[in-house]
Amino acid sequence: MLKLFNTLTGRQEIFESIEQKNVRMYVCGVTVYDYCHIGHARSALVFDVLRRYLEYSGYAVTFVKNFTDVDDKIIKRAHEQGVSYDVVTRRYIQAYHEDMGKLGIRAATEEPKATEHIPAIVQLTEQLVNKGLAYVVDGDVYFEVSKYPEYGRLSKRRLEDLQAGARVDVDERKRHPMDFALWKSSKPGEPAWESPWGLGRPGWHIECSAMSIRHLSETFDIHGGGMDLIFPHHENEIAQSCGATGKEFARYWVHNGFVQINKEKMSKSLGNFFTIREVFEKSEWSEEITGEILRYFLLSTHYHGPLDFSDQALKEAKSALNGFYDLFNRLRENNGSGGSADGLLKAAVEQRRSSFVQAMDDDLNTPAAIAALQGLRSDVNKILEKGLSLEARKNARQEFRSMGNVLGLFQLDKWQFNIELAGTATVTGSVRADHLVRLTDTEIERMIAERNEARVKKDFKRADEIRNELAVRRIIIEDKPDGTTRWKR
RNA sequence: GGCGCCGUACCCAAGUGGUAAGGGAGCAGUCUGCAAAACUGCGAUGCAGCGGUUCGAACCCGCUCGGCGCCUCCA
Repeated sequence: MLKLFNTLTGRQEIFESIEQKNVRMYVCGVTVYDYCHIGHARSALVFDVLRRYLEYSGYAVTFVKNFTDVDDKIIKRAHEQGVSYDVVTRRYIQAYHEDMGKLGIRAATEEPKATEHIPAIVQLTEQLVNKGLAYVVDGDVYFEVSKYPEYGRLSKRRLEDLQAGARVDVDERKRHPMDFALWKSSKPGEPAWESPWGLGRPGWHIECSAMSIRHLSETFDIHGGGMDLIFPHHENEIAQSCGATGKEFARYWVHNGFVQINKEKMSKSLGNFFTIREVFEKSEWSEEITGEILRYFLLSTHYHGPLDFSDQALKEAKSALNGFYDLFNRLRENNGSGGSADGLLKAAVEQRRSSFVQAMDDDLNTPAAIAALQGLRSDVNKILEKGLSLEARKNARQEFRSMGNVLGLFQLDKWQFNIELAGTATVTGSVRADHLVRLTDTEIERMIAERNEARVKKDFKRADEIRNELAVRRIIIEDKPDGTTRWKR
């Protein structure tokens, strides 16, 4: 039974979906004016895992994740680059799919864009004006915060406590400093749509209300996003949506913690961020850090807490993941010991799977879930020594695949899978030393064959030379007892 | 000024009332031409500090110290 921490109530609650077998969830995506950084990756990943776990638990999931494709920053970026705003948004939406794809983040069921929902946005805004919850000034429409008595219930703030205007100038035309724009009149040269209040474009918050209602109906199960969206974005969504429909909006609000650099929030404004593609493309990481490693690292901390990003942490994730792939390789090999320990495997799998499920049920405790998988790895290593049949070895691999799928791990047959997928990315734009130039599998295998010939002749000097050559290119080899050799990058 | 989060071994990180999971790094051993992997063993009498509640607290309460976030666009 899944429990989730619900920001709305401040407590962990048992998750119960509105419909029996279908969960409807909405997650705030990104504003597409730049490449995504690791913080965006974490958020996308947390909800990708939530979705996968709901599916693992037997639900169908209708998952909506939006793109904010019209706003001030996009317009500014378009001006800087001298292109139309939709050139900017199209470019970064594509980049989003590329980057998140490398991380194994599945596309949502629906990925709506604000600009494709203008009529729904206008309609919702009109509804709020007609109900007296919003007012029009000079072609702008504002939501009147004091008309929604429950304003602040998500972020646990009282209107009086919000020292509005302390850090920004208050617009004199607003009735209350916290009133926010539903519709903004446009200046010449800006993207604009027709509306009852003249040419303009939507404010930031209204699109999520309009699109979630459109795609998931007025009340749905889960609404997610980063912690920084709690206020004002999600608070405003609640005010608008509940104000307009008179019904509850989302039932469970789930928010992920930040990625930090040296204990400080990673953000554009602080300038202390790494984009996802930088992690893959730049510096010495490029041959070494795959999407799966980044994914493992991002899941090694509970989603609710902060997560410090560092080179060392990534390397540790790689080492840990390496251990799993070493085992998978061994499972493919027949060590000729028969199936005397097959029965032990079943017991171990059942015990570890139960721990895994228990951890995931506990508010998506991925570190504890990973610990269960590590436990199974240790168990299987020991059992394998005692002797597993071919079928049992296949089953063991399948168990890792099945639980791993919830976390998006262990799906590949070969270590370094993503290098193949990302292929072109690893060589673009970076100067690399000769010794880092990538060897093909065939070249590696030829070198290993030569080394093994040398070993047979007891020419260990030559054998070690070849191993060193490979080592310099980050290829690690392991000699097996039968005289053959396995290798990995 | 308001609201909130965090502080567990060398590093990362679970655990939220019953006597400290897991990983990485390290050390020792088995195995090995060597190496790698795997396996075995070693590692917090203590969970920022100080008080309190309790038969019992890392977990509950209070205070103190330290770090961070939100209140402005932000995943």
